[in-house]
Amino acid sequence: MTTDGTDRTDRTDKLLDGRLKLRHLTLVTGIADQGSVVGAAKALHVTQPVVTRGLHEVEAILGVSLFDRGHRGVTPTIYGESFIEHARAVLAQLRQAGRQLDLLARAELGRVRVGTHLAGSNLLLPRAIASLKSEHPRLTVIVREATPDLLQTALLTGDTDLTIGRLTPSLPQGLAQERLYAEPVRLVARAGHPAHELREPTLGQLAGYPWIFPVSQTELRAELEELFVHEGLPIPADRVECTSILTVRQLLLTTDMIAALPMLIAEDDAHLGVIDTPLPSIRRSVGVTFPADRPLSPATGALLTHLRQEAARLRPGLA
Amino acid sequence: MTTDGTDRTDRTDKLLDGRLKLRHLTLVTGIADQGSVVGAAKALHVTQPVVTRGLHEVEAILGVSLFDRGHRGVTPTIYGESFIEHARAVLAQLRQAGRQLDLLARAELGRVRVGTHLAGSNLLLPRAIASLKSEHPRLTVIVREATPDLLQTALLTGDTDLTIGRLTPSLPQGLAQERLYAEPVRLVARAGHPAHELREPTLGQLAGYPWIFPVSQTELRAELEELFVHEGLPIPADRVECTSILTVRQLLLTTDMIAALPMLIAEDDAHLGVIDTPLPSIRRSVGVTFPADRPLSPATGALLTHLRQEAARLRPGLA
DNA sequence: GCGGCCTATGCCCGTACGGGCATACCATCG
DNA sequence: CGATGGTATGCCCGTACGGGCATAGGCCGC
Repeated sequence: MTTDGTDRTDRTDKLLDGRLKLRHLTLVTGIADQGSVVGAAKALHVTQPVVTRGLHEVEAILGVSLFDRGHRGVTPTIYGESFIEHARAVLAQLRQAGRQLDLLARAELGRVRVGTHLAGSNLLLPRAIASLKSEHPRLTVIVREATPDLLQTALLTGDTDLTIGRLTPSLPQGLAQERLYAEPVRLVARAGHPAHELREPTLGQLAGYPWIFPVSQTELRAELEELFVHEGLPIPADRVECTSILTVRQLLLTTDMIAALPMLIAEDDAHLGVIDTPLPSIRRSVGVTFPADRPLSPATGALLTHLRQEAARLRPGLA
Repeated sequence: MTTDGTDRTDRTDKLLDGRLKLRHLTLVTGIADQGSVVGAAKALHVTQPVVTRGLHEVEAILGVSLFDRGHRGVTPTIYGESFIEHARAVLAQLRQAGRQLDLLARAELGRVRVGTHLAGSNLLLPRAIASLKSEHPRLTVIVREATPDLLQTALLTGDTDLTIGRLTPSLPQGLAQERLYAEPVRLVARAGHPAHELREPTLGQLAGYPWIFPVSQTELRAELEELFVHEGLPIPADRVECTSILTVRQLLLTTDMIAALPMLIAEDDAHLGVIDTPLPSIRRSVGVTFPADRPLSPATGALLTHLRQEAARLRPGLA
């Protein structure tokens, strides 16, 4: 359609040159439905001459007559039959478009892309997704796992609608966050690990074991280091740095390693045990982050609602 | 849609309440194609504010925003994506409607319903159909066989577009006919029939054989009777009255019966022989009959053209 | 910091669009 | 023959539609 209009403007183009109106389509289908001009006029709540004139307009635009006039109403010509069919299809398509928009606006259709890293992905997100899908089955949920910084840029570029995870104190311009709950961080080791025998062991008592540390970009890493520094201890030399939760878990299960994990992940695994060391200084504020300028899409809003609900049900357990 | 508008007029109805124009659809698709308002304005040969305003109108009508405005053009929202898709479909459907009408008008699409009885259906009609279909392959030809009076009423009610056959001198109001050729009627008997031995036998010489007569509604029956009366002969008592050409043929082949048939049918059958009796008084004017008031549909006109051509090529053989 | 490239706003204008009313015309039917 | 039920015509009217011009305003990138 970028060709300038030097080609002969035949009937095909006439349809879209602005003369044909949607009104004409409803007129034609109305006449076809009612079988007469007066009938169509009644059905469309206008007077009969309006319908007659409108019909004449369409026929002039198309260059063919659409109905044969009889004394007992009108009957479609072959052109009429063809055009009526298309007109019906067009109107149906438009109605469909309207319905679709309604569904989208009511979050009964559409998609929400949620990013997650670690916190929240174990219990909160699956529960929220399950309850969301039970309410809006036709809604598509796309979960993307990545490091928090990647997720932030994805939020800014619009590749992701919402992220859930550890809230960072410094938030880039254009993003907003909402706190859902504060989840303590606990030290974890395999069931049967010797550390479980101790009552409120200090970091010093545990420093001799091998450790799993978060990679250095994360907040938790910094806080953990600070904790060691505060106790006057060096960072354990015998350590692994790892982000993959599956790897972390296997390492914990098969070795005597100790790791710091969000409590909801630590407690949920029967093969792991939470060490009795209190870490009151580390509470991960878990929540959602989303673009601040635009309003959320309905689907995103729906997911957010369910995240809030599930977070509220989760909060009592996080004493 | 016959329900009066007491139900809540939600977005679905807004699309068809007259506010949304086709123009809006072209605007939206144009913006989507070009990726920017200025681009769409250029492509549509209008100024940029027009496009901006139009876009705002659609968004107001639909109640959602269709594009996110950026500094580098615009990008569709989820609503935009959905609506653009439907808008494209609608416009494509309209273009398709235009193309279809063009095809119909140029008789490259459509159907012609032709009625036939006996004369013309043996050679003229099949040849005309073959040549018509070779020129317009997508054209549907519907052949209906019935007695002439039924065909006439079918023409008048519009159930048939055209009939080919014996022209009747008395034509009902509203029908017109066109003569294509004059086809002699000949007496026919099986090959090897004793009558073939005679040179220009008179009716009297043949009256002793059994005869096949047309049924009494037909013109040919009347003419045949008149012929016998003119020669002072009674109508043969040993006779069958039959309209089915297949039955007639079998009767002729398996008995010594004599029948009067249009020459083009009689001569075309190797197992039948034309008796040497001249019947100059009976020449069947063969032609087409069609409704007089309305113009013929393009497909009908096309068939008529080919009927004329084939008739012209047939005429030399009818000395 | 300035110019380019977007979109958005405000204002103006002519026309045709969408619709009503009255009436003519034409066929059928009782 | 008139009544009825169709369609077609002519005329009138208000408004909103479709578009142009000028300009404002935000965000790059150089």
